[in-house]
Amino acid sequence: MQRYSDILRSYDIKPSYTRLLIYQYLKQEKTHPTADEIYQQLLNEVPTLSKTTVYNTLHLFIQKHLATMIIMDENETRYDLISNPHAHFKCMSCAKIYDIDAEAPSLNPELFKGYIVNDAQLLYRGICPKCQS
Amino acid sequence: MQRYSDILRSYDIKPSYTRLLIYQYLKQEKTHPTADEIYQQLLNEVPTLSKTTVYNTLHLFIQKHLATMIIMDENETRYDLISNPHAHFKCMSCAKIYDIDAEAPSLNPELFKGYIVNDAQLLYRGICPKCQS
DNA sequence: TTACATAAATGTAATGATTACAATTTTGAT
DNA sequence: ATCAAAATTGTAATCATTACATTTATGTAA
Repeated sequence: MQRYSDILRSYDIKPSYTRLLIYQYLKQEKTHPTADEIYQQLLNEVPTLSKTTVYNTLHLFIQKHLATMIIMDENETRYDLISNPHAHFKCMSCAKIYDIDAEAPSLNPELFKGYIVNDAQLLYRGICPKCQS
Repeated sequence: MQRYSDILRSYDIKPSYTRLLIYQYLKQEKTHPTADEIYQQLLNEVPTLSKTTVYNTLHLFIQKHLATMIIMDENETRYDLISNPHAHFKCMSCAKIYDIDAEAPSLNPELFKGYIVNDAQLLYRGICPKCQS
């Protein structure tokens, strides 16, 4: 847990108990949870937790470039810690989001002449192996 | 307009007046409008237009593979006619979405072993040239 | 033309994720 | 122990989208 505190501090985020929990949850969960899923889970450990706090914390993480939003479908905003660049694959059958080890291409600079690019996302949709049986 | 009717029919969509208007608007507008923007615009021509009809029509277009959703930010679902594959760039200052003439890469098939890929989107965020002055 | 079945369009109310905001609690420095 | 700033909480509001029941338009057969 000491380690997580240091990570948060290195992103200029004061490591409160709630923030550590949310960070930890994002770190260990590979499912790219929604705000509500995070809230429901942590409610077990912190019965006084407020959903507003979850949103506040996620927005803080994003503002400090520790996390990012993945928006693949309407009313399904998901959150992901920023790590190695990777693509996302959403299964349209089971709704799970899988990480794919690939990176959005740095396009021909000619195409982006004059643009400042801050963020790139590569999204795929289809059917995952598990749902094909 | 005859031409547009034929296009709709070729996608197995009966070309009603409203559907033609919405198709025409998507065709001529390069801004990837939201459902509400479409509704507000067409209200001038069809004062009895219902927002539900706009949603119904857009969903029909998507189901028939004539249009696609672009979901770049929360509560900002936008619609685009399916045409040549291209990437989207969203300016975080003026919120406009620009088309970029690039295509999501067909990744190493090894990475997608077992997955069925139906759709790919390539999204960029940043600041557009106009907003840099 | 009329009757009638089907498809299209409409209007209202409900849903549900997110945010605004004011109040309360916690934290940390003095 | 005091007190200001930061963090958290709870409630109510917002707003895009959808559900659903009703109305209107369309097209075909008699």
